[in-house]
Amino acid sequence: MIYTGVKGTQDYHPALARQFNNLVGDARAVLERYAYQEIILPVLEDEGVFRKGVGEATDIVERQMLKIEGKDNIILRPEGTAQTVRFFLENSLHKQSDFYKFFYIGSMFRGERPQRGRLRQFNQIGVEVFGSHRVSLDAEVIKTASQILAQAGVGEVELKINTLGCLRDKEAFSRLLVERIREHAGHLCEDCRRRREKNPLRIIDCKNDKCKNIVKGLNLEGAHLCAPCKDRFDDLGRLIKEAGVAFVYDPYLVRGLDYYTGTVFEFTSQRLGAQDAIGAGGRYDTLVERLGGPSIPAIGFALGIERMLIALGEPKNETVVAVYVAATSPAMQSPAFMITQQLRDAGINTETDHCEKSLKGQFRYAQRLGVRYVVLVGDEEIKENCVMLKNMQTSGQEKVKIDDLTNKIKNFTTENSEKN
RNA sequence: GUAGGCGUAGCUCAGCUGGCCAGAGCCCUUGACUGUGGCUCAAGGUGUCGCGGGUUCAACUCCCGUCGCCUACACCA
Repeated sequence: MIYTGVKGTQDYHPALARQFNNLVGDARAVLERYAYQEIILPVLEDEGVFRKGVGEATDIVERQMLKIEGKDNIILRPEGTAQTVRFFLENSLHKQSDFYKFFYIGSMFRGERPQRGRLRQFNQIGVEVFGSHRVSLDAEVIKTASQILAQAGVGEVELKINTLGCLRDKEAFSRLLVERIREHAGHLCEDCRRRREKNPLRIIDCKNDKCKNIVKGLNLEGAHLCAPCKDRFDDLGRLIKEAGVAFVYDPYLVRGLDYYTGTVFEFTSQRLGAQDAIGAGGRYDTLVERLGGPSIPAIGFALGIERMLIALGEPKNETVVAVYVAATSPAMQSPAFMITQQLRDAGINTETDHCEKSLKGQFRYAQRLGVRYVVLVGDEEIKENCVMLKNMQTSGQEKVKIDDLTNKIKNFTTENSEKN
């Protein structure tokens, strides 16, 4: 029997893996330019970190955490923020410095039904910053995310921002909502009736049209914000604009994880399916405390790598092998192999035949690899310590001394890269 | 957890209301091309028609079940 991959997981064939790595490499470069430091945290984590951190009533915790069989409290991490706080507190980092900017790139796991842009194992580029409540940081963090997306070339994205207000505002807002919606309760969808009990804020971004209209009728926009929070949000809008990032204010943007307070934002792309968020984040000024630490303000975001890849479209088959060494006859296989090694030792990506292919077959393979040059090792030339060097783009070829081959190819490739 | 769609060669798929329908294109290999890829032409190979039952003289085609995938909902990146 032939096994199939586990539901909700994805295999990355060479072209896709290349695209993945390019994307991650570009992101890393941007993040380092913004002075973030990379951390690598385990995929296994104590589920308590998320129960406490993300919130008991959230879907992630209620039914999306994948447990390790026989290990009651060990799960595959569903997200990175709570985990990073765990790392932060476990190492008492707040006692060593008052400010940290971290990023991570890695797999997250959720036991959801897969669909477009949603996998059970997926990868995120995440950022978490600890130790500043300044609004300029909010703006910088949003700019960072925007920069990574732009660098990756995912096309047009829309940035939505909102503020939930400080914790007091958020709670007040939640109460206000519950109160005002009471008389409409009968018209809410089934889910929203449930939300009313457990997580009222989520009613606000229900996709059901009926619920949407009810919420709009409540006139809740901005009503809950205290003066400082309102000013802060206005400042944020100004700063983001100055940073050259376009955005829209979306009063109905609410994030589904309990830890968010204050600024929340979301990048969406039309190139995605129904799961159109390509990245999202916000402030979580109370999370460090929730997880047993001191009160330390923090902000972060996560970008979905697979969603970025969807937005990027079909991966191109880029060529990484520069040279193919072909043998014209069985007798030439041994010299061909030696020349191959010589080129590889000189740092040139080189391939040769391993299947006793005909010369035609070897050329076809070379073509498929997308090589720029074929070195033809033939009986005639080898007698003079020469080989034929063929340029696959121009079809031109010349006889070259084996001793000069490496330099010749190196010169060609640098000439070419200079032109580009 | 829920709803809909789909499962036919390695890939993309065609096969109408059951009976010469087991096929096409791509890919791969070989040859035309005398040591040289791309273009063209020719030849070659692969399928338990997802799996298990049922109806029927006869099922890829109908029915039931099952598994898998996809899309969407809830929710999230």
